[in-house]
Amino acid sequence: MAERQRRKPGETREKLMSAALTLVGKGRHFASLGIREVTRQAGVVPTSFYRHFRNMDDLGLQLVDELGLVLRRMMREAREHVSQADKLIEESVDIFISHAQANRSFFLFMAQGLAGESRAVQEGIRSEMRFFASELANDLRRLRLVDHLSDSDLDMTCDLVVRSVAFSLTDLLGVSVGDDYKVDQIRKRTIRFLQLIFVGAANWKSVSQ
Amino acid sequence: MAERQRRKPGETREKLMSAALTLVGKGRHFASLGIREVTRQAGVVPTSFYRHFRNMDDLGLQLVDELGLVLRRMMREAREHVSQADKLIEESVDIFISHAQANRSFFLFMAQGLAGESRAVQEGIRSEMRFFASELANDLRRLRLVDHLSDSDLDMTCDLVVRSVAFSLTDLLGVSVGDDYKVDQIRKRTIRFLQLIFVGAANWKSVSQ
DNA sequence: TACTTGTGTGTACAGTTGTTCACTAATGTG
DNA sequence: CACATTAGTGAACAACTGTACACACAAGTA
Repeated sequence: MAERQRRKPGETREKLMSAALTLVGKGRHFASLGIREVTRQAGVVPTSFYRHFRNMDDLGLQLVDELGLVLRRMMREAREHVSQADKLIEESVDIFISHAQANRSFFLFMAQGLAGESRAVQEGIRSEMRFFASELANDLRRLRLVDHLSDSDLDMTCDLVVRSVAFSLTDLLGVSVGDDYKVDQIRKRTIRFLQLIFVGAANWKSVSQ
Repeated sequence: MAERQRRKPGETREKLMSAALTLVGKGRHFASLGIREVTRQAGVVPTSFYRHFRNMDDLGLQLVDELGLVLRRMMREAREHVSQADKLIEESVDIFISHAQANRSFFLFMAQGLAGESRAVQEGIRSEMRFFASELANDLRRLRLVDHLSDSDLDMTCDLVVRSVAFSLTDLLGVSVGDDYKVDQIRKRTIRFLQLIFVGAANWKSVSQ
């Protein structure tokens, strides 16, 4: 068949993965997707699925890997944009929001996976978040913004930051893409959360045990 | 049929709802449950489902209502146990953890619903969390622990507290019930999160605009 | 060249799904 | 009492599900 020769190897795999993401982007929950549904969306025969994945959980795991790439890209951009320390929070939140909007389905998948059906996917996403938090801790150390904090306290702070942002994510994904007013509300709220956390971190030792 | 006369009216409705919760408790995601599956688990014929719910989303919405009751019960107990202000965080977290364990399936359902398939369920859970946060704000006001905060800043603080606890919830639900060590880790971490937030709140005005 | 491997296709099948329908018994109301 | 309403049952059905199998072609390797 003429169509087949044109196809590069591995193309179907990506079609299947992005088909799943598309369905998630349309409001479906990943846990409720079926193999046939995904292959249909991908424009591929059901049997093809098994050439690349053993089941839907497997596909989910491979999506987590790609999610890692998306997060790393976001992190790199945030690092490049760090101009003054006093605008650090605002700028980072802005970058986060723009990435979340640009990769809406990916982040939807992430939010779903946190309480998802597959324990492995759940653990994968959690591990991505831990990595993100530890990178954040490194950056803050390097910028010498948190010299008074112990490693363990810094880890905790960054963990809380990442969790708060992740939760804002679910807010953000709930609003329709064009609703700039609500997006700005979420943006401001997230910034305030982070400011509050960092005020807490700045005054931490004085109170803790 | 002899069995039927013994049944009180409305019993099937509750059997269906707790059947769905049971399946969620077994690791299934609510979004992936089917009507037949739930009725099978409930020991009821599939047609009975339609006597009480129009579809699975409807059942989910009614579960959210019951979830509200669970949360209110938890809140009441927390209020009754408030002894000294300095142990307030620890005690509240303990009560939260014990309720989360006692109503595991309910809280699993809540964690799933936050990024779930049904927009209505999502909004319902979010609204329960807002209510929880506003009650917390009231309590803190009444205890005169946050006199220096504006209403809006207090709201934000309580919102952040509730979110952090909700996120800890997903940690907690991930560990097996008997793993006391991990539970205690989560407990300590959650307490530190809240302490950090309240340190931030206590020093808030000095930094914010 | 011949052969293996990887990837895609079509057909097939048994099991499951949501939903409709007609039937029956218990409960509430006059 | 008669009668309407509610809550349960079982059989049926078309649509869809995951998965197995045999086959076809392209690319790589000897």
